[in-house]
Amino acid sequence: MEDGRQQVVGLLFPSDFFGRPFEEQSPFSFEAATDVEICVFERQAFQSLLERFPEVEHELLVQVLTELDAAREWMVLLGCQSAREKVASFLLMLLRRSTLIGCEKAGKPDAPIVTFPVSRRDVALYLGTTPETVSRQVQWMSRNNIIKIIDGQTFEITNPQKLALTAAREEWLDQLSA
Amino acid sequence: MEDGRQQVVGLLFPSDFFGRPFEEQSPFSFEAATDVEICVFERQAFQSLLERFPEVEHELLVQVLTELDAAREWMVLLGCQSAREKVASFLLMLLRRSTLIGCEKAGKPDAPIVTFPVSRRDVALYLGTTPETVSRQVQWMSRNNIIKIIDGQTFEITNPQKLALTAAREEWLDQLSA
DNA sequence: CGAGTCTTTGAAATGGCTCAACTAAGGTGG
DNA sequence: CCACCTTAGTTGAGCCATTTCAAAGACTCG
Repeated sequence: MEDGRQQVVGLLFPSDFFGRPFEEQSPFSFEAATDVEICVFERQAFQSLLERFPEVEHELLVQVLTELDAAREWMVLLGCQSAREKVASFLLMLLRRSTLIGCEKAGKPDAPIVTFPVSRRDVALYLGTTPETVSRQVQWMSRNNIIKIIDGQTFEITNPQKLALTAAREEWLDQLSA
Repeated sequence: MEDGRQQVVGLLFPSDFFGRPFEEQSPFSFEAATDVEICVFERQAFQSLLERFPEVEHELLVQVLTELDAAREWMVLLGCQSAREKVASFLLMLLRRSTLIGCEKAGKPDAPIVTFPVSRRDVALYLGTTPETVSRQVQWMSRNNIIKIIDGQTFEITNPQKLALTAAREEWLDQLSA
């Protein structure tokens, strides 16, 4: 926003497309969180490519529809989840994403490990909260044996089931830990 | 959500398309807020229509891209705006939308009037807040001569500029009214 | 080894939610 | 046509989750 506040509206993983076809420029900015390899198309050329090959445009449409669904799911999270639920949901999303891509699965399939691809600050910006709150929630999950902190960026999900429940509602877990 | 909490992820206006092509069903539900006239396509038929007429699919793509931008804008609102800013932004969005469609403009172009198309509750659900809070913010804007409440559902925007500022940051207005 | 950045932790302040009461507006049936 | 009931909106007060502010570790990199 103009006043400096920020909101992350998406996370891109290898093979994802980004940009804004059919507009002069994207209303959002893009930031690399890691080293990246980008395949760039010149706008005009890309658009005429889409025109010439409807199958390609079709694929793009399908992907954009998926992204729209994801964005709306995220709106649900931003709009009605507590900080704890947000962090839990985020971990679950990372888990889903990374096993999908198959980056982590190679090691050990039964002790799922996820890594924050970006700084706490960016995670917080994505979740609509603050770095401090993210930190507190992560620590809480660690204390409650839901995750194990490997190195501050990396987490072993020791109890995926509990994590899933945390993402949905926290009340009963509060009692458990009391 | 499964536990009963709700989040409205979009508002549809006349001529808008909805549904989820290329999937069995939409992950979201749709609710009519007013009497509506709907044009329904049978899924299979619609999909083959898209296949046969790439120009139509192109139009759909353009619209979906626009919706994606809108959804992300809304994520910014949900993630980092205060309740007051949210309500102000919502009024502005309604204003933009309705003048675009030209429903209200007919009357008097210089005293813009907007109408909540849905109940306070639904507005709150859209903004990620509660009906009480929406009410309080609307009343506050009325007291501060930003809007004039016509009939609880309808508002005259007496000071669009102040409204725009309220949507962005409230601090300076607080001082003004103190 | 020091400078800078990121994360964690604590304590205090606060915005918005919850709960509850009150008012207004329909809608219904006697 | 008027009591009655129901639903929607407003208003107030107290409370609590999260933010804010501040400061102390941990890590990284010249």
